[in-house]
Amino acid sequence: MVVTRFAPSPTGYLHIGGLRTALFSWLWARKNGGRFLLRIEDTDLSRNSDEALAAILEAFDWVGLDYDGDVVYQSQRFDLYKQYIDRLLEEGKAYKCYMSKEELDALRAEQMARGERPRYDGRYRDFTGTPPEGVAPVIRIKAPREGEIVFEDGVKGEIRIAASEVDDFIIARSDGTPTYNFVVAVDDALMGLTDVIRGDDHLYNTPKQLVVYEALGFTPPRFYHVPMIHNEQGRKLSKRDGAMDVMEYKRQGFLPEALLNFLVRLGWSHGDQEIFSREEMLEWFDPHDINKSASSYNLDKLLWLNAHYIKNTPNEKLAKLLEEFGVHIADHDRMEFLLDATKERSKTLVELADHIRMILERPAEYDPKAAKKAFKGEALSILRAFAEKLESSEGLHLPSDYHKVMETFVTEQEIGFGKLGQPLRVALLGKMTGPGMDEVMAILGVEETVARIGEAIERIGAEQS
RNA sequence: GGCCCCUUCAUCUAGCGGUUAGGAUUCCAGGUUUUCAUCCUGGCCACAGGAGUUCGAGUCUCCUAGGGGUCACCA
Repeated sequence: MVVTRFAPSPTGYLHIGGLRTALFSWLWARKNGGRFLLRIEDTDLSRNSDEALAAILEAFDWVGLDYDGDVVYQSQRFDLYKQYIDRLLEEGKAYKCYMSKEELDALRAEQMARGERPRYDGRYRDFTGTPPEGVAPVIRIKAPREGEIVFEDGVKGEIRIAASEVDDFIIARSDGTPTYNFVVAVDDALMGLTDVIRGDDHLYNTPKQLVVYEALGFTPPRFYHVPMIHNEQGRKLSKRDGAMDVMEYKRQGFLPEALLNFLVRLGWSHGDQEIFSREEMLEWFDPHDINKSASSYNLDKLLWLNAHYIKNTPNEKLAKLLEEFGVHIADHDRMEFLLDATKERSKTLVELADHIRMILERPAEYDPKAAKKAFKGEALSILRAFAEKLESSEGLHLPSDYHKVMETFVTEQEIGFGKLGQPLRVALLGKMTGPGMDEVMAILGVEETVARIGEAIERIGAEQS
């Protein structure tokens, strides 16, 4: 049985670094038919935010990561933690420390001044005297004083930390509330975690948590410390370059499958494969294959993946997704033509929506350069003749029908395709680029096509004569 | 600063002692297209540096440099 978890603190939204470790954990649990748990690390009551929690759950829902059982809130388990703290106190594995914050600060300053590493000096470790008046004690756990703490990390290999690096850290604040490293270890053990996959900024917490496991007699899980994601300059990810709310990717028109595919390939690979369906991720993912080094966020690759997934998403589904971007074409009788004509030239749903609007709405203006170039010489008479040709044709429906009309027209007129295509493009779309004319006409229909040609002749022709 | 981790094209990566160091994104060129995009073909581009070990090192060891993480009554 494999049990993994994602354990965010509700102090901010979910960003892609967190989403990636969540994905890795989810994949590993699901791949093995195990359980994936969600736990909220909200022991610091003053920093919690309901909005942050809601945002995290919303992001999970969007990308389709499901978790087993109820969400566990550490803030609701204080009684439980207290039992374990009391037990450690009774067994002499933890002790009350009456050092005030001021004293601690002073000690730290002193140590720093001597060029030493700030470290609690253990002065109350074996204290038996009368405690000072008026000081609410914190509770510290007894960490080993010599030797080293060794563990096998599934990603980094063997990690050895000298015991001198781990001091008797605080497991309960003076107000009685437990602290992070203590509750993480207790919960991971109690929740039956077998594999902890987390960011490698937690690497240094692991020896501390192992101290708790040891003191409580719990069996530690396997640890996998996943390297960070850096920005495109190789520095720490900030909001500017991708550390934004995962939901922001949705708003910017990314597909969850693209984002997940992008993230799974950051620090992990399977041979030369770039495109992974969810099934393939489940098939091949293994945390032991995660790279040791940090990787950089690369927007170009994400966009490429997104374009790929847009191209390969069924039109019906795209039409549904486009609702959120102000484009309502689910009931449009030419919905298929519309998306066939636009999905291959869109990197995001935002772009796709723009492209669709550009076809559906009459050109508000004609690009001056394009108009000048396309509407010269006999362009006007060609367009007029083509409009007539369209009106006299029967049974035009498919893009291929329109293509045939164009073909016979240019043959009859003995002109090149461009002589018709360029002015037609400007007349229908107002610019020189875009989908094929046959596709656009199939979407617009004869009536609208002829109307746009007429309008363009009127407006551009008038300007030029 | 102490401790820990990391280091293959600009970027994501393959490589697990013997390869013309492979793929993908970006970029460039050509083809396809009435245009743009897609797509196809091709090209540019890397083992951080230095010592070892070895017949042979991107692969193993050490050193240097660079980057990152961490040193809370935050998580």
